[in-house]
Amino acid sequence: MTRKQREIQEREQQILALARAILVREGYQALSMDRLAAEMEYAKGTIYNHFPNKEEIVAALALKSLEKRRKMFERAALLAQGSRKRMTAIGCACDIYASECCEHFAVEQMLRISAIWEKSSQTRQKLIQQCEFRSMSIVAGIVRDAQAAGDLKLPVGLSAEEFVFGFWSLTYGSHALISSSPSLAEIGIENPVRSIRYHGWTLMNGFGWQPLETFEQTEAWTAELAEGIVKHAHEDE
Amino acid sequence: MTRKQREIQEREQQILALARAILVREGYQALSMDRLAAEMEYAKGTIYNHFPNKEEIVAALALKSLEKRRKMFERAALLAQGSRKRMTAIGCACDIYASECCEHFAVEQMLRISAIWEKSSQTRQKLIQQCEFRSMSIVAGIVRDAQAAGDLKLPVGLSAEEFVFGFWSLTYGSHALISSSPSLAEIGIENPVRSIRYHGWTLMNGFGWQPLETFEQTEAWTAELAEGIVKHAHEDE
DNA sequence: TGACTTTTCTGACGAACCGTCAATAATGTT
DNA sequence: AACATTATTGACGGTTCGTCAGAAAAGTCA
Repeated sequence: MTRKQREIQEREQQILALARAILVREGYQALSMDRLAAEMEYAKGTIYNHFPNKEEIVAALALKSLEKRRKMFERAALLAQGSRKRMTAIGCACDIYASECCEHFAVEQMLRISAIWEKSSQTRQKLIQQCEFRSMSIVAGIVRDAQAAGDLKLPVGLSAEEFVFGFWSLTYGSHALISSSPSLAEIGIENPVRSIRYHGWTLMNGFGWQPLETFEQTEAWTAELAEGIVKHAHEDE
Repeated sequence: MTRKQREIQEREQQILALARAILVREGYQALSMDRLAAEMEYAKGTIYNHFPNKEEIVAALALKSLEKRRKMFERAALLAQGSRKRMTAIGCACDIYASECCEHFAVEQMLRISAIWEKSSQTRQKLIQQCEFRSMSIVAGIVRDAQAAGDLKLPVGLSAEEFVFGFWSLTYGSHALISSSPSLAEIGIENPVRSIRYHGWTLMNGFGWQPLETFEQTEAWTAELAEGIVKHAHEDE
């Protein structure tokens, strides 16, 4: 009873690992159930016993990716002290996630294509929304702490979550553009990641988030922090 | 000679119009060459005479969409006076583009999926890059004017284009998240568009872009401006 | 006009993929 | 060992893609 079940769970992970490898190396269209079955040396029906369709596989991978990022958020928030530094650390984690764990970011983006999201199961959709909610809570929590500590005063009519949404958009938007716009350099954007860090820093200044620091100071300790985040990110899988 | 050629060109536009309608109503997977042929009442081969594959159709539509936005940028820049207001007007145009012309924004996003971009023809890719470059030039031009007029001082090491990239990321990111995240409201983001306008305004303040205005003032004249942009946007097609 | 070349159009075709399901094999139970 | 349950298989029908030889239409010229 239990051995067989363990075998099946084991195989499920193998399928996901193989699927992720194919997705990263050759893209979404290269992922087919026939191929998955062939490379796993199982019949197609067996794969369908695990996942009702291709989209569900991508959704499962995306959920794992989102969870990885959530963990990175938790780590980042722990590694830094002071509300503003903790917020900066979150941004740093996002940068690392998108570059160092780019296979995760890529899968996460696939989920944003309506076709995949809509065909995935409702239970998976719920889990994904919960994971997003928890990530948001981590960051919104930092903002609330900042308010409580007197480091930041939110304008009236802007919730902590809406405040976070700005930084989320800035960061997500930049990574999406970087990964999908083939020639940013050609249109004059030499160092997109650094530029966005500068914008994030400026945006915090705009909101008067204390304590103020020069951008150079911020960059200096961010570099150290990044090492810590990267280490954690790679070791837990 | 010429009549037949005109007929063919005419038909190409009909194909694109039909394709866009299907894409908007039923999404990317619903668009098939067989269906296109059937609804056009032509054989499939004829459709393939116009476009070598499905991706090329989407790319053609995306190019049209990008050009529409470029025109909106030009209009927006004309309708406002003063560098900061002109920049704000561009942001306003983006909002209108993503909401009012959401079918265009949706197609533009499809292009960002690697599969489509890679299968589209090189000539089309070049055209798209040119169009993006011209859009960027419009906005970077506003930034340079602002510098020349003394309204804005860019930090050293940040080019005008990299400066624009921040606003681009903020705006694009928010619209992408809004259109793909099913339940922003559930995670505490009631009014995402207004939030991002606030962030954009704050970011400009952070860079010290003159003349300063309260957010309420900005919102007031932006509402008027929006009407003008919407009018233009809808009338030229 | 009629015989011709050239261009455009057609739809049957092979290949790839999806998801199903009756039949078969493996495993568990008594 | 006989039976029940669960897991696995791969052939199948259906859909889409992109091709291409041959049919139809348009253009050319005596």
